[in-house]
Formats: sequence, structure tokens, C-alpha cells
Amino acid sequence: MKPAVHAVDECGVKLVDPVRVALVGEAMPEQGSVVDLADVFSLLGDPGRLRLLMALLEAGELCVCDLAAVTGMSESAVSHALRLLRAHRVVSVSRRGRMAFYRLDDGHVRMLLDLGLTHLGHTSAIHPERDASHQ
Amino acid sequence: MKPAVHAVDECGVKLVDPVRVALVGEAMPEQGSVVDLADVFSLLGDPGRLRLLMALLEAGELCVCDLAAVTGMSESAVSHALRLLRAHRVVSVSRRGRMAFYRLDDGHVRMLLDLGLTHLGHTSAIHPERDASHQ
DNA sequence: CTCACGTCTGAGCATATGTTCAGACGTGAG
DNA sequence: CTCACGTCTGAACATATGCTCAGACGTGAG
Repeated sequence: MKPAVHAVDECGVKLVDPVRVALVGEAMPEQGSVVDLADVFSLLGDPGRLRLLMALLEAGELCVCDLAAVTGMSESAVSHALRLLRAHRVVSVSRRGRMAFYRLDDGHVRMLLDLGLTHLGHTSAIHPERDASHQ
Repeated sequence: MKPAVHAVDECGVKLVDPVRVALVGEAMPEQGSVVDLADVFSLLGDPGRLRLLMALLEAGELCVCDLAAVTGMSESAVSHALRLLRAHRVVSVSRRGRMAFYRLDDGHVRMLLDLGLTHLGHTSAIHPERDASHQ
């Protein structure tokens, strides 16, 4: 059905299944899109930021110092993290007086977080030994 | 309804809304779980790995050299990335002869990838200026 | 057996990332 | 106005990350 060994494409690169490679290559999203998506995942890939986002998911809206208290991070670290999230439109600010209240502002990210929490539930069901205690 | 200014909790930390902070703190997943979830997101946060996984999502199964061709990475880089994904049980190998064929091996990750692709679609619909050309 | 091939691996390097520290900024209280 | 407070910022540092390079390993062809 297909060549047992390898073939060589126009550019001289060795391939095992050139047909499938070509098809998959066509179906792949453009470079820029992949990088953008990777950026989003990367944003969720830091424990500190992830805790910030889960706190906002739970609370709806929190100020910087309360976020610091909930996540156990320094207020400076929280501010840096929130700046990143703000730049990617993942969170939004509303300032009242001298305080800044943050909230989740991206439906897709909210879905990713929900799916992630589901994953957590399944994982702790599969690995009960990790289910020590709260915090 | 709530104190206009701040309060101080038992540990001497300044808080604006101690009640909400306590509630959210209770609802937060345990530290270890958050770190594990962050690890998963982090794994998807690299453009190279993300392209590898999307290629596998599309093709079902591919060998290392074909993965290198599809993603434009070196075979060494692909092998290093696959080792990481393998260690986290995101992909699985089946060796035939001297070739190694990889496939997606985590349902949750597959869902995250699907959701991500949806996000991509919406993003390019919202930001048409990014919709240059294929690849 | 001997060799070529596909894959894997460790070392080394350049870069990216997250934190702390010190201080600036804007706001509201006195 | 002056000061304290909550927040933001840049610099500096330590660490983590991903790549390349060179070579090792196991397998199958001759």
C-alpha cells in the first residue's frame, strides 16, 4: 500500500510516508496561529498565574492585595503576572479609587480553565494518593 | 455591605475583603494539583511541541522523521520534545523495526487541543488581518 | 559480519522566564 | 498641602528552557 522504506521529496528531505506528510502539512494551521495558541497555553503554564486565574474564576473579581493573599505570592509578583495577562486580554481591570479590581475577560481561557479543572478532578480520582488535604 | 477600607487577618496580612479571600482560599485546588495542571499547559505552551501534537492529532500516527518534516524541526529537536511528551504520558510510542511511531495518548490533552483549535478559528475570524495565507 | 539508517541521548550554549528589590506614580485621608 | 496607601514599574539576578552538535545505540540490509 505504501513504500516499505523511505522516499525523498523535492527538497531532498527523507520521508517515510510522503503522502501523509503532505496532507498533514496542508491541514496544519499557519505558523502565526500556532504561536498565538502556544502563547495562550504558555500563559496558563505557570503555577502562579494559574492560581491567579483560578482565584478569579472562583471569586469573579478581586483586588491585587487579595489576589496576593489567596495565591501566596508577593504583591509585586502578582502585579507583574497581571500585567502579562492584561497584555494578552486574559484579564481586565476596573479601578476604583486607588484599588485595582481584576476579572477574567476571555471566554476561551475560561473554558480552558474549566477543562483543566475537570482534568484535575479525574487525575485526583485516578491518583488518590495525591488527595492529601486542602492547600 | 462590606468595610470600605481594609482589614487585617490573623497573620497580620492586609486584606480588602477577608471573607471572600477565605472562601476562595478554601475553594482553591491543592498546591500540587495546580502545579500538575500548570505542567500540562506548559507542555502545550511551546510552538514546536504544539505543532507536533497537532500533527499527531491530524495524522493519528507518525514516525520521528516525518514529524520533523511536518513541523520543520530538526530530528534531534523532535526527539527531545517527544521524550518530554512521553514522560508526561501525552504521547505513546510503538516501535516497528528501527522506526518509532508516535500517537496522542491522553484524552484530556486531546480535548485541550481541540478547544485550542476552536479558539484559533474564532481568533482568525475576529482578527482577519492575521489571516494572511497558508503556512 | 559489516555497514547504513532511524532514533535516542548528554553536554553545552543562548535565550526566555519568574522573582525580588527598590523606588515611582496616582489617589484619598487628615 | 502632606502623607500613607495600593499599585505599578524597571533593573538585576537565578533558574529553566529549547536548540544544536556530536556521538551512541539497536535494527535490518547486503
